[in-house]
Amino acid sequence: MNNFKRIPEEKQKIIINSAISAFAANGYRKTSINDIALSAGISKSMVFHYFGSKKALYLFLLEHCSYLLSEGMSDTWSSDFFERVKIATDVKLSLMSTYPSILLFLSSVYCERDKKVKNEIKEFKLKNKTLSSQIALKGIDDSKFKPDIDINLVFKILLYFTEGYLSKIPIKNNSDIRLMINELGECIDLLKNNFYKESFL
Amino acid sequence: MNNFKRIPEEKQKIIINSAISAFAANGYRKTSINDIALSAGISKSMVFHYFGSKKALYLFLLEHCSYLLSEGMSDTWSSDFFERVKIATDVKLSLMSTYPSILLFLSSVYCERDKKVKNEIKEFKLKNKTLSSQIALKGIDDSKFKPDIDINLVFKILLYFTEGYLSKIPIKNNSDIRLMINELGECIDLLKNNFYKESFL
DNA sequence: AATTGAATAAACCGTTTCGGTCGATATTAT
DNA sequence: ATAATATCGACCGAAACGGTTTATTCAATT
Repeated sequence: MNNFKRIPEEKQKIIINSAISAFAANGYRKTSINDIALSAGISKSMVFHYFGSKKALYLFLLEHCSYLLSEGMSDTWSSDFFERVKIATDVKLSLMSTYPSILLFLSSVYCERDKKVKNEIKEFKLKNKTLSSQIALKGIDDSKFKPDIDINLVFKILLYFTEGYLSKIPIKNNSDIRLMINELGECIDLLKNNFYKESFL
Repeated sequence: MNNFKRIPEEKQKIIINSAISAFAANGYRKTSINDIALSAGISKSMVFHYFGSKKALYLFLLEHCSYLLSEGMSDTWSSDFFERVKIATDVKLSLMSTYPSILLFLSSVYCERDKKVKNEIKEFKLKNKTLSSQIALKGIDDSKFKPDIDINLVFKILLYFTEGYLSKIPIKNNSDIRLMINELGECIDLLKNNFYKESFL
C-alpha cells in the first residue's frame, strides 16, 4: 500500500476505478485480481505489489472511499437541514466525476456476504454508524420545520432518494454532472417548500 | 431439457428464477451452476440432468423468457399507440410477479460479451429484431399524433423509460404490482396528452 | 415380490482460474 | 557503475469450474 501511494495520482485513480467498479458489479468473491488488473491495464503482479492481497485491496478501497466521502462532507457545516443535504449531494456528484462507481461500491459493501471480509465490514459499519447517522442531524435548526414533521423520516427519504438517483445514471462528461446538480436542487427545494414553515422560505 | 419439462411447474419456476437472477446479476462467465443449484435448493447434477450444459441452460432461458414476453404481447392488438404501450407494460408487470428478474435478465443478455455464447446471442438478436422493433409499430394509427412528432422517437423514449422503471424496483407482493401499474399508467397518459392531437383525447 | 427405469445426491475427473510468489528484466536514482 | 525500484511473464498449490459417473432411492410395472 505504501508502494501504491508512491505512483502517479492519475494511475492511482485508474486502478481505484477499475477495482471499485469491478467489486461493485460482482461482489468480493466473484471479482478476481485479474479482472481488475486487465481493466486497469497493468499486470496482476502489480496489484499485489501495491496492496499485498485481495483482502487488503478491498479494505483499502473501503477505507479510502469512505474517507473521500466523509472528508468532502465535513468541511462545510450549516445548521439548515436542506442546505446541508444540498452540500452533501454536491459533494457526492463531484466525487463521481473522478470516481464514477464510488457510491455503487460503498452501497454494495452493505450487501457483501463473503465471510472473508464479513467481520471487517461489520467493524467498519460500527465505526461509521455514529459518524453518518447521528452526526448528520447534529446541530440542525429543527424550529424551521412544521411542528408535525419527523425530521429523521425526512432525512431517510432524502437519503434513499438521492442515493438512488446518483447511482442510476452513468456519468459521461462534466456537463452531465451540472445537469444532475440542478435537477436534484429542484427536488430538494420542493421538499423544503412543503416541510418548512412558511416564514422560513 | 425434456427432463426439465417433466418436473412440476412450481419447481421449474424456482429453478428458472434462480438461474435468471444469477445470470442477470453476474453475467454468463461469473455465474456457476453451483450458484444456481444452491439457490434453487437442488444439487448441481440435477441442473445438468435437466439442461445438459451451462450453455444449453443459458440459451434455453433466453429462448424461454423471450417467448414468455412475446407471447403475452401478441394476444391483444390495438391500433392505438398508447393503448398498445399500456398493454405491453401490463404484460411485463404480470410476468414479473412470477419471474421477478425476467426483464433484468433479458436486458443483461444485450451486454453479454462472453465468447462462448456470443454467436448465439447475435443470432437471437437478429431473429428478434424484426419481431420487436418493426412489428411493434405495425398498424399504428399515426394520424392521431400531432404532425411534427417522430413516433419512432416516442417509442424509444417509452421503451427505455418503462424498462428502467420496471427493473429498478424489487417486487415483494402483488399489491406492489398494482401500485406500479397505476403509476405507469399516469406517466403514459401524460405523454399521450402531449403528443396526441387534442381531438383524440 | 421382483424388476425396471427415472430422480436424485455425492463423489469424482480433468481443466481452468484463483490468490499469491518468484525470478528475470527494464528503468530510474545515485 | 551500481543500487534500488518498477514491472512483467511464468509459475505454484489450492480452489472452483463444467461436466461425468456411481450409487441410492423410489415409484411404477410385471
